[in-house]
Amino acid sequence: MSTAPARPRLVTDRRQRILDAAGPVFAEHGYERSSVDAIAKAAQVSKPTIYSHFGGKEQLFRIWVGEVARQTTEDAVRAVQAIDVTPKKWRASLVGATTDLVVAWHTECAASLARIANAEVGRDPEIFTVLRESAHDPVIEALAGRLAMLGNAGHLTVPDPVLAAKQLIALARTELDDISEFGTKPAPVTVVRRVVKVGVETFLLAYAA
Amino acid sequence: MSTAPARPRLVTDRRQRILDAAGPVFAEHGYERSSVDAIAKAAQVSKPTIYSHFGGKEQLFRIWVGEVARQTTEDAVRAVQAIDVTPKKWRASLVGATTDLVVAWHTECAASLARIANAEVGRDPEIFTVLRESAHDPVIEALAGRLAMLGNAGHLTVPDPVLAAKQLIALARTELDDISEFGTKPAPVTVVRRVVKVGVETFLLAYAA
Amino acid sequence: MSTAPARPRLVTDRRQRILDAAGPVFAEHGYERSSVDAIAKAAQVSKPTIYSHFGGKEQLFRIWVGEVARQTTEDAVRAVQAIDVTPKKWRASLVGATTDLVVAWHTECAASLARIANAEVGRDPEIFTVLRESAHDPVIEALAGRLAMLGNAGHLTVPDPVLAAKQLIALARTELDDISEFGTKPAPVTVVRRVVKVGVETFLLAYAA
Amino acid sequence: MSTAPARPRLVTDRRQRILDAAGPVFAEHGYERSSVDAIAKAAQVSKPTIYSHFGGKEQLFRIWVGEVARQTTEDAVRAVQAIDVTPKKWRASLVGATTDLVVAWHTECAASLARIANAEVGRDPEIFTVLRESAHDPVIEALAGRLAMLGNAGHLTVPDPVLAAKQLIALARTELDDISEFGTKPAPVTVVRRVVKVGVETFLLAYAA
DNA sequence: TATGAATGAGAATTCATTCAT
DNA sequence: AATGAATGAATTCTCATTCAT
Repeated sequence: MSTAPARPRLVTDRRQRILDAAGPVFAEHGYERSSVDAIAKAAQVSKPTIYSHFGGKEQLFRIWVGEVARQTTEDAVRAVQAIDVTPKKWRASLVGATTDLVVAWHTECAASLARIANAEVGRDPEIFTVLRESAHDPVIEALAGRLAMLGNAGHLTVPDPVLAAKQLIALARTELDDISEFGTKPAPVTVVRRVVKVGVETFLLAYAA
Repeated sequence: MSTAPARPRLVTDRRQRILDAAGPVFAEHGYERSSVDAIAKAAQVSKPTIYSHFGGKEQLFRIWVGEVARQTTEDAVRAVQAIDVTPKKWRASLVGATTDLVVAWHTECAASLARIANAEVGRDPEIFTVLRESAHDPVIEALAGRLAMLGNAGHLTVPDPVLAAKQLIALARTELDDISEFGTKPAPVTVVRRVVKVGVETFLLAYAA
Repeated sequence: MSTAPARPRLVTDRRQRILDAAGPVFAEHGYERSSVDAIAKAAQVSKPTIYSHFGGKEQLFRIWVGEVARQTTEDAVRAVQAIDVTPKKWRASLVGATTDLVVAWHTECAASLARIANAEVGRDPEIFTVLRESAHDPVIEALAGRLAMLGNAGHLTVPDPVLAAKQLIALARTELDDISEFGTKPAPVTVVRRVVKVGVETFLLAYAA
Repeated sequence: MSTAPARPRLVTDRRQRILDAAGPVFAEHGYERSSVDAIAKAAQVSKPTIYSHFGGKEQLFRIWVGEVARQTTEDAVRAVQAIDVTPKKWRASLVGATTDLVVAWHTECAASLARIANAEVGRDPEIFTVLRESAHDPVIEALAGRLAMLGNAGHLTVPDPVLAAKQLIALARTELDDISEFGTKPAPVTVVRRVVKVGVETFLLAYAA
C-alpha cells in the first residue's frame, strides 16, 4: 500500500484521454486528414495504445461521433424539456428553448461533427443511422411532444407535430449556415439569439392558433 | 480525307473528359479519398495530362466545384424565374418552381457537391466564398425578387424578401435530408414533390396576405 | 520577294538561342535540376525543337559544356600569351596574365561549369576527358611554354615547366574557393587581383632564378 | 538465453545501417540521382524507416556530409599533429604528414563528398558553411599552427601561417585532380606519395628559412 | 498494458521524351 | 522545321497498421 503506484486509475483514463484528444483533431481536420499519429501525440499516448483500445481509426471515429452526439443530444433534449406550456410563458420559453437547442448544436464540436459526419456518410453509411437514431430523432421526438402540448393547450394549431418540430428547427437555423460559414466560424451568441428569434416568429405566424 | 485520323477532336475534348470523369469520383469518394490516379483512369487519360490541364488535384477540384455550382445555379434560377405572379397561377407556380429548385439541388452531382464542399470548407475556406457567390446568393436573390413581386401583387405579406426566400427554401427542404439520407440516396421525384409542397404550404400559412 | 517572311535566318538562330538559354539554367540549377521544360521556356522554344536540334538533355548539356570550355580556354590562352618575357616587364606581366587567367575561369558561367562538370563527372566520365582536352591541357601547355621562356631568359629556374604551370595556377587560386564560396558568390575583381598576386609571389619565391 | 532473438541489437543499429548504406549511394550518384528507394534497398530497410530516422532525403544527406566531414577531419588533423619540429625530423615528417593529410582527403568517401558538396552548394548554401567550419578550417588551423612552430624553430620563414597552410595544401594536391580524374579514379598511394612530395618540395623552396 | 520501431501500400507530383499535326 | 498535347516511369513522402519487447 505504501509503494503502490497511482497508475491503476490512469490506465482506465487512457481511453478517455484518447477520445478527448481525438475530438479536436477530427473536428479540425476531418476524418481523412486526421492521422492516428497526430491523435496519439495529442493524447500523449503511443499509437498501439490507440489500437488496443479502439481497434483502429475508423472505430475510434465512430465512437467519437457517438460521444459527441450523445452529449449534444442530451443538451438539446434538456433545452426542449424546458419549454413551459403555461399561457404566460410559452412564447418566451419556446424562443428560449429553441435558441438553446440551436446553441447546443453549434458547439464547436457538434458543428464539426455535423460537417464531418455529413462528409463521411458516403464512406460509412452507418454513421447516418447512428446519428439519426442517437441524435436527431430523440430531439425531434421531444420537440414534437412539446409542440403537441402547446397544441393541446390551445396556443398552436399543430396537425402534425413531428413535421412542425422539423420545420421549427429548419426555420430557427435558417440563417446560421450563412453566418457561421458552414459551421467554420463561431457565431456570437447574441447573433444566434436574434436569428433564432426571427425564425421562431415565422413559425408562430404559420402555426399560431 | 480517307486516312484522316479520328483524334483531332479528342485532343480538345481531353479537358472536358477529365472533368466529366472527375465528377463522379469526387462525388462518390469526396476530395481526400479521390486519387488523381483514379480520375485519370476513369478519364482514360494519363496523370500528367491532368496536371498539365488543371495544375493539380486541388485546382481540378475547385474547377469541378465551380462547374457544378454554375450548372446547378443556372437550373435553379431558371426555375425561380418561372414563378408566375398572376392571380390565378401564382400558388401553383410557386409550388412548382420551388419543387424544381429543390430538384435542381438534388441532382446526384449537386447533392454530392453540397456534402463535399461542406466537408472541405475547413481545409479551403475559399470554397465557401465561391459557392456562396456563385450558387447560393444568385438563387436567393432571384427568389427574393419573385417573392417581393408576389408581395406587391398583394398575394403575400413579405417585409423582408431575402429572409423569406431563405425560409421558403429551408421549409421546402425540411424533410429532404432525412429522406435522402444526407443526399446519399436519390429521393424519388414524387416524394420530393410531396414534401416540398408541404413546406410551401407552411410558408404560405406564415406569409399569406 | 515582297511577302517573303524573315524566318529563314531565325531558323538557324534557334540552335544558338537554345544554347544561350540553357547556359544560365544549367549554371544555376545544375544538370539534374534543370528541366528541359525550363530551358525551352527560357529559349521561347518548344520542347520538341530542343530534341530535334540536340537529341536530348544529355547531349545539349555536353554541347553547352564544350561551348563554355572553348570560350573560357580561348580567353585563358590569350591571357597567357600576353606574358611578356622582356627583363623589365616579365614580373608585372606574369602577375597580370595570371590574374586574367584566373578571372577568365571565374566567369559566372565558367565557375558554374567547373562545379557542375565536377559533379557530373561520375555520371558521364567523358566530360572529364572533354574538359581536360579542350580546356585544361591547352592552358597548361601555353603557360608551361611561357614559363619555359622565362626560364630560358634566366628569370626563373624551371626544371619542369608543366609542373610549374600547374603549381602557379594552384597557388594563384589558393584562396579563391574560400572567397567565392565554391564559385557561388562572385568575387570582386580587386579581391581576385590581390589574392592572385599573393599566390604569384609565393610562386616566384620558389622558382626565382 | 537459448531462445534470445538476434534482433534487439539490430534495432538500434538501423540508423547506422542507413547511414552506411547511404554513403556509397550518395558517393556514387550524387544527391539528385540518389533515390531514397535505392538507399532503403541498400540498407535493407523500408523507406518509412529512413524517414522516421532522418526526416527526409535532404536531412539524411546533411547528416552523411557531417559524418564524413568529421571523420575525414579527424584523420587529417591527426596527421598534421604528427608533424615533428625537431631539427632532424621536421622535413621528413612534414612530407609524411602532408601525404597523410592528402590521403585522408582522398578516401573514396571524402573525395566524393568534396565533389558532391561542391555540386550541391548552389542548392543548399549551408553545406558550404558546415563543411568549411567542420572540415576545412580546423585542418587549416592545425596546419598553420605547426608551420608557425617550424617558423619559430628557425626552419621556415612563415610570415602568414594560415596562408602558408593553404598554399602547402594547394601545392600538395596540385596534380591529384588530374590523376584521380576529379576524384573518380582511386589514385595509388605510391603515386600520391610522389606527387605530394613534389608539391612539398616546391613549398620548401618558397618558405625555407 | 504500453510502446519504440518497422513496414506495405499508396498518395501527389515531376520529368524526359515522343506523337500527330 | 516547329509545336501542342500526351505519356510511362520514377520521385519524395505519408499513413494505418503491426511486431517484438
